Amino acid sequence: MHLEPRPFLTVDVVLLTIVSGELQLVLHRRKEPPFAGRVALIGGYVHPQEDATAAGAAERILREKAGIEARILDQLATFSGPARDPRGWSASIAYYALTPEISLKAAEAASLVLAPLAGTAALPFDHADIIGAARQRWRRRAAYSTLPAFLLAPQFTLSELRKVYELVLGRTLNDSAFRRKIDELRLIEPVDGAKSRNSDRPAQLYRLCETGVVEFDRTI
Amino acid sequence: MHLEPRPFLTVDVVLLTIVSGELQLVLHRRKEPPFAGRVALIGGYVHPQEDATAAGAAERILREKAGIEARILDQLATFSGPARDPRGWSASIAYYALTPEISLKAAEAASLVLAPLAGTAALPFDHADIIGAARQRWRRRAAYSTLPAFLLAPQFTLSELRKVYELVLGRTLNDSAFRRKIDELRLIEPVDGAKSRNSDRPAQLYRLCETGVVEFDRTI
DNA sequence: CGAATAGTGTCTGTGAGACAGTATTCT
DNA sequence: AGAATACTGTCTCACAGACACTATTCG
Repeated sequence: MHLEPRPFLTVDVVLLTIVSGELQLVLHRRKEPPFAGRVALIGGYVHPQEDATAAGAAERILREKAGIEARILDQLATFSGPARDPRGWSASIAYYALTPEISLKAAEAASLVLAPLAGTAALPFDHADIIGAARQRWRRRAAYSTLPAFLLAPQFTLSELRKVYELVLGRTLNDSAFRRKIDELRLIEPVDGAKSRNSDRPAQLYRLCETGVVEFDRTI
Repeated sequence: MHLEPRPFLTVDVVLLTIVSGELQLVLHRRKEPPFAGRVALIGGYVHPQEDATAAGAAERILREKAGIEARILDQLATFSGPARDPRGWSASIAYYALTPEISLKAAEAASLVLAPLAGTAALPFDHADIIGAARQRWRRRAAYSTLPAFLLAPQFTLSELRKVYELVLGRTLNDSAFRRKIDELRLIEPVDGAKSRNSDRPAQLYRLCETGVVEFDRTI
């Protein structure tokens, strides 16, 4: 019954970060065929001997190929079929990952390439589809969870938090309503005595109450 | 580089239906090892020669093992690892599927077994985890989409629709608020001249405006 | 007739947008 | 001083729950 060749199994990571106030995808330039030299999602084979799960493989590959430990790594969906990879029938388990701003020179050293999330660059495999799915999932989930906060450093001001939500949701939010909702949802707590001095006037720093993503019922 | 054995790839389907007013999982009794004779999710190998995608494999397996064409078949998540299946390192792409009430005798003929979704029967593999994930996803998505309607026949009354939402959400809904919201969202349209006579008083029959699932912003 | 379900109208509380207005610090 | 950002208070509208009320059909 199992004479047919098994499909091969990979993982691909849609890694997002913020660079100079814009949502950016972190891609990398492939070193090996197929599509050597092309820019693509960070991805690779699942190694059964080495990886405890597919998520473990994604973590390993992020570390090996980008030198990054993402703050969030969640499964998105699995893409499969005979045509998506020239090597044959394959399945790729796609993840999305979030990391706070990374240094540009570290990125270049690791052959990483930044691209605006909104852009539709020509990518190999079905990576454009994967990114499209990530964008959709990401936008919807961002509206009712603390996901966007993981694009910030662990301590942040309310303005920074609002701006990252605005960026992700693609619309402006009412400042006072935002403060009110965040307050009522009890998602964040002030860091005693810590003030940010990055803007005109010092602002209270906050941190998330929970270390993981929290989903809530209302929308932000 | 590829001397390691490839993981093997399966699909598993969490098939839901309604039987006598209760949400029921449709499981089946396995005929082959591992776990022959045990009740488990409907699932099987992806056949690269035969299946265009993993979703196609899930459709085929639903047809072959349950004789069912589901009205909804959506990907849930992929479960992987060395221990979830005694045959070795595996990945299973899990789907959830919805079908309106099925006849009990057809179910028995196909070795199908019904089990309440809420129950926690001892299942082989990691099928309990998969069902848990399905229940969670399903509940959340049901609150802001037309998903529950696909547990009904194509034509249904407003009461039936409300009751299926109540079943899925696990709480009662206010009848008048429900009518108002459904009306404003323009999700369904009346079927001219069609009246259901299943209850004390004839009721207007409706159908979905869209053939697929529609997601909306507000919650039901 | 009485029970049961279908369907409508209205009151009310709450959440969220809009926006004015105050406070604090920087240049 | 003036600009810019942080933060607060209030008004108002819209949505959702509650509930009363009418309508229609069945036993």
